[in-house]
Amino acid sequence: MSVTLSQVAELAGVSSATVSRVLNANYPVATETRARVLHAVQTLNYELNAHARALTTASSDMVGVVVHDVSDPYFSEIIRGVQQVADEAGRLIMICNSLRDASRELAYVRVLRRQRADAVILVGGAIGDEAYEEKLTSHMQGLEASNSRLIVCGRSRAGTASVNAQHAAGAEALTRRLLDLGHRRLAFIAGPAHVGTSRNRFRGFKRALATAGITPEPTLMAQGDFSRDGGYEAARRLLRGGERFTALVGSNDLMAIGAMTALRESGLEIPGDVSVVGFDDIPVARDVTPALTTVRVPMRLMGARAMELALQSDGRSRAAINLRTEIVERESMGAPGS
Amino acid sequence: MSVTLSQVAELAGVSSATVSRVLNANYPVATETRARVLHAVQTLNYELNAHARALTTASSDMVGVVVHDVSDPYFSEIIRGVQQVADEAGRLIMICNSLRDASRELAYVRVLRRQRADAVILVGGAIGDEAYEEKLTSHMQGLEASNSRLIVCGRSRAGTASVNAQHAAGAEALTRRLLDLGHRRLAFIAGPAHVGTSRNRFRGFKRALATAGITPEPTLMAQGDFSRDGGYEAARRLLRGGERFTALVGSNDLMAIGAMTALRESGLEIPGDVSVVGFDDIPVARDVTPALTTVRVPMRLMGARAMELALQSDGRSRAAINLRTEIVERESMGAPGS
DNA sequence: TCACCAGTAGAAAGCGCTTGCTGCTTGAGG
DNA sequence: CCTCAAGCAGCAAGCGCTTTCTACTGGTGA
Repeated sequence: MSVTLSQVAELAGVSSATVSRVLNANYPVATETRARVLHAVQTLNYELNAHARALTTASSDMVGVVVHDVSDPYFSEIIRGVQQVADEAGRLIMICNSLRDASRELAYVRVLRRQRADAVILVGGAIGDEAYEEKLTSHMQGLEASNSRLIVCGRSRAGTASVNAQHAAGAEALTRRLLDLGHRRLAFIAGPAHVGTSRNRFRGFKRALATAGITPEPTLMAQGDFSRDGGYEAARRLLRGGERFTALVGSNDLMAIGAMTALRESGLEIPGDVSVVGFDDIPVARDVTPALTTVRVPMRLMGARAMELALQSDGRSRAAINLRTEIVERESMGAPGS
Repeated sequence: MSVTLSQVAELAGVSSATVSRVLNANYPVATETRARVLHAVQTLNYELNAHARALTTASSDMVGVVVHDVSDPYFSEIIRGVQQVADEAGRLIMICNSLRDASRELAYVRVLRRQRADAVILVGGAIGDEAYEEKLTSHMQGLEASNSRLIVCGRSRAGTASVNAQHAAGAEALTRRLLDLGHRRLAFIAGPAHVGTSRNRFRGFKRALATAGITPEPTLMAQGDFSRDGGYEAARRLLRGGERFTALVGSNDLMAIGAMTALRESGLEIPGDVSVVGFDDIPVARDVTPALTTVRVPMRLMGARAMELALQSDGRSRAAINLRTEIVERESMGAPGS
């Protein structure tokens, strides 16, 4: 159906080897011959077949990136970083959404193995149990056996090259900051329980409370799905619960922003009645009113670093890069009752 | 380097044809044989080579999606729609960022042709001149010659299957609404001049003014790059210009939101001093304060429709779907001086 | 004038799969 | 007991490229 190399060769009156050489520019071809070939390529509107090419060269110039959800700014920012480095290196990236489903994620990894991706980058917290981790290990070995590799980004994993940020430490520092301001009744909106990032941030929160000698109250804990609407609903549940709190910690910015809207709808002032803080520092965090205090995760940088690891041809490096997070104080946080 | 079919075959003591049949489950294979094969597959951690497969079957189960920028919510929402339909149909999607650069977009289309994508969906306004359109036409013909196809989404194009929204009409209706409220001095923040969507929205704005007998003043026009920061800077330029205006129309929500922050920093009240409206209705439009009045573009639906067109195997359909937009009134808009 | 080399082009052997066709076993029916 | 069909498995021919090796040409230096 498609035009093939040999059709081009025939039209140009040369062998297919010559056409291949013109197209790849890796072998001397006489100027006049080259011109004739290029003309034939034009005439037939020919385009190389990447599959046939990959079959002989055993490489695809493609890196697979599996994220939880491209429409979540956390991930789209990471993707930006990945892509920038990929572009510079002339690599294509193939982006897949797992929607936080472990089996879908594994399915995508399989497909990427089949496509002989030069590397696979798994972005976002781990989302499965031990069986899932085992399968991942098997895929990793399979990738490495074909001279490819697996990188994780936004999570850490034993024996796997990784780029991560300090989720627990960041949450702990931010919570401590709230405690220092005098807050004692802190609400928390956790992310999905099966997501590693979510658990780590919660851990940091609890650690700060423990250090301050405060026992986290179950009635002040809610859970969302890391989406804006999830945060909104979680906040409404907290409010309906009737418990008072002077600060609310969202385990990501998206949920914190949804929660702010819910609080405002209940007539609460931010930060006067309730301080609200988030996590990630997605771009829009500056634009909500009051601007959101949060923990900055260097998302683009994480993506860039992950891609750099993916491109390392030396192969077997198991670098575990851990990037610092940093508190960004904006107007949504204040002393209680201020 | 990788494990191959015949290695599996050898280990299982069968021919490679049999292994292929077990893996594709499209031909009767004795239960006992199948078990032996599957066991060998497990043992060797074998994964099919998609390239070799694509070479014989001449299809890739993959659809390419080229967007301007995944980190722009407009695009990531469209992608969500695309992916949902793709998932249901068992297709993989490969997402590429053109970053609004015509030559990069064309380069990605080429790569997708090489990969023998089942279809290529070009998302976002056109971003090039006639030479660009010509090249696109050539690619479209090339795709169709290989039984694939080109779909555009978020723009319209002669002779090409498309899914679009009413950019000009939406902008016109929204502007008319502002005029009806009594606004007479309207500022406008345009998007990049080389982006079709941007021009269309501007056209709608000017049409509404013209109908009301108002001449658009150049000093009230600014331009940004469709990003939040671009909107912020554009608004600052307008304010520095010293011209007064009671309403500001952003040609997308992201810029309108950036502009709101700039206005607020100048001590202006929204909508008291200035009404602000945007375009798209990205999810966060509800969460800024005041919530942003905007024109809702059915982004997910657009993506879904585009993918449906992509999957139509009958091929040569040139459907031009045009989806309605709708004004969503929120708190950022009011009568002047209210 | 001749041997040689630089510069080009072609022949052909795969790369790892799929699949049409052939062919071997069996068990059932005659 | 033979025939025949059903059920399985294997052979081998590609799919469209890349690349090694071979081969031809004309100029060059001896």
